[in-house]
Amino acid sequence: MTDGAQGEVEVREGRATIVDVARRAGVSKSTVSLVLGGSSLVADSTRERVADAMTKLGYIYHRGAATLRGAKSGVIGMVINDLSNPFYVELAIGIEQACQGGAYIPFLANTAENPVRQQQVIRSMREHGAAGLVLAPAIGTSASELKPLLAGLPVVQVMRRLPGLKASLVAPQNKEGARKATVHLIANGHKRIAFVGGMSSLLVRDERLAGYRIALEEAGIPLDLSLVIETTTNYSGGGGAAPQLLNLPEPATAALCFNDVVAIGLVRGLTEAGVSVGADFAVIGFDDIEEAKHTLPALTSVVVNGRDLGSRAAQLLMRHLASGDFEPEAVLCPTTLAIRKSSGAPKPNPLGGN
Amino acid sequence: MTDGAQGEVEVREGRATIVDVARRAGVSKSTVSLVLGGSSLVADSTRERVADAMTKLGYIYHRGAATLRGAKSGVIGMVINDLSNPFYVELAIGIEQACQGGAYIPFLANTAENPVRQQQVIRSMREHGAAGLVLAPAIGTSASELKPLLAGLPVVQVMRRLPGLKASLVAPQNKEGARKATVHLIANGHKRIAFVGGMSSLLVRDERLAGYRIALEEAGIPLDLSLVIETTTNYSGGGGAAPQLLNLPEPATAALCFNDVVAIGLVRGLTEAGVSVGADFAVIGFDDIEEAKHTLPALTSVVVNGRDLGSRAAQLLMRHLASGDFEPEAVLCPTTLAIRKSSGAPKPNPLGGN
DNA sequence: TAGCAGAATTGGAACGATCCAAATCGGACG
DNA sequence: CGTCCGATTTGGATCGTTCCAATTCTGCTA
Repeated sequence: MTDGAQGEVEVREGRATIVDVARRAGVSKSTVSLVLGGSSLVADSTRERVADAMTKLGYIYHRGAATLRGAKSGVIGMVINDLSNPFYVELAIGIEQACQGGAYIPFLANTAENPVRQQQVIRSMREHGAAGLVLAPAIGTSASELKPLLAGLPVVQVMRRLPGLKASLVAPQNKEGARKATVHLIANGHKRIAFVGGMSSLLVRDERLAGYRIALEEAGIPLDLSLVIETTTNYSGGGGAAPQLLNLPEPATAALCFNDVVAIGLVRGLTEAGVSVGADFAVIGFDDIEEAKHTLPALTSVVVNGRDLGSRAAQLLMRHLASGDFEPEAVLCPTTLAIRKSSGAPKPNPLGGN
Repeated sequence: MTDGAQGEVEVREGRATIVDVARRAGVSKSTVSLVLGGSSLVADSTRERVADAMTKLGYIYHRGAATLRGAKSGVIGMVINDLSNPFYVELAIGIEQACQGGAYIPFLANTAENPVRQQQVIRSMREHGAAGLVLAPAIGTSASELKPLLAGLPVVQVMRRLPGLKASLVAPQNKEGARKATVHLIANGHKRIAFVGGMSSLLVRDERLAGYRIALEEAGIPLDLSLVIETTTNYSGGGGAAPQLLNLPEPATAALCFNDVVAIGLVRGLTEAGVSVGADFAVIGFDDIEEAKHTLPALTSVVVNGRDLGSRAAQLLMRHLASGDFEPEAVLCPTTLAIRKSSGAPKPNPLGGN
């Protein structure tokens, strides 16, 4: 009378195991294991009986036990530096999309630009047997602190590169993108062009800044360091830069921003100061996040396409995993310029001096 | 001569195990296990020797093996319906923050409003031994399809409630929030107030819509269904609604939107149609995402505080985990109204009609 | 110096899966 | 009717950890 097994789904004590399923289906655990593996060896009738027992018992596969015997976990980790930046969200979504239908499920962890948390998170992912990592490193990460943690694991870095780390990289052509944007501003008649946002510790900023400098140089415009402003990489960083740009002895008339979030902040700051962006002042962002198309005025931006970048990174990682060849590879994606209202030409100087 | 062990970090074949560490430190695997568990039983000198061996070998804990013996995985899963909506990103960040320093590390998975993917993702998290789940269900999820997957697992739903699922809930007071917002519009003199965005299948929309209706009713304004517009829940949904609102025989002068993203899209649509939002037309959003403060004009919005919500959800889950008591609990968070420029009063009617 | 208590350490025996070699089954064939 | 063969099925042994009971150490006391 203890075992009136005939009801619907019955969840016994704790988790049902492969052995419980086997008992219920009247086969051995080995057979159940074969069914789980989708083997063609088992007879259809048996397979059915086993599948039945599994749903009846609410069986859940125990991957931990499986990895113990060498099975792969089917998980890849996405370790992302800053999810409050929409661009990195796009990136994460791109990674996920590339994993759709594939053999891997991606788990995401946000490090919030905190290297300590990054360590924790990577460690935890390894402990759970992640097969590989897509890593957008936090600011201030050093390759040496990550090396022991990453030993033997295939890793693809996105956006940011850690010098000294032997791992693949997927990144946009930052320098060329910044150059194109600056050229556009110059072509629109601007001479006092600022570069706003980012911290000097960011390699990516160096690259974008380099493109900016090259464009100025090509146009014969001398670099004025008072036009290069470091800020935090968020809305308020951009907002704070507005007065600085306007209060210069010779004020700026245009700005290339480190990214879109900074640019949007700057647009707001300028507008509040009474400057009409797109008419009196040109602003260009970087990344072209979804939001850029919906601001007022719509934001001109260097198109990086985070989804595409993420997707490529995931594909590269899966290629590494499939081939077992972890030899680093670098993919640099070309950028384009999406020209919208925010980068309009400056008003012709009413005094006539060009 | 085979084993010249004296170098730096040496990574032998595959993953180092507890036994390798034990051998290297000259102790038994049991002792290493004790060290891992932070037991006070082992002598300090031994602990040190073991720790040393671990770093030297690049040892990585194998959680799979541990959970096999009943240890908890230390992971909680965040299953989020739509990361391309900044509000849910805020929510996720709030969950993460609550886990900081705690015993759990959160892993995030985005279901992109796809119930099938949601199943996969939840299954995968269970297979990996997630201790609990924070779940923001995808549109179209039915409780019955999730029930067997969730059996025995503590779950906290956020934002959306699945009728019939026995699980805790953390959500904002949608009805009251929408009511307050609508009252504000009415107080500013509006009579033709629209409700824009969301699909009728969303319970949350029903709640917000209910608040809107109550406010109208209280003010004696008859409900006009041509002012209630369903859209996709993204920027373009809001944009598309603009002409519909303006082309009515008796056009709307204000709109409460289902969420901020829709509202921002609507503002853009209205502006492009030549309407001055904040002067000729009032728009209120819902959620108060970071971006709302930085749009032009700044967006009036019902403050939901996603971080707080996420944080509460995580705390509730951890309380469930700590106590072992999974009895469902509902937390409804009050909302406030952040009044900004977008909801200015309508211009007095030049024709003098009230 | 034997005995003893407490501190520190240590051998299994699990846990739930996989996988290999071996066993069983069911016809078909000579 | 005995064999053989392909198709199925099945016992271990094993993976890396935890945990319990048992053992060894180390001083110290009587």
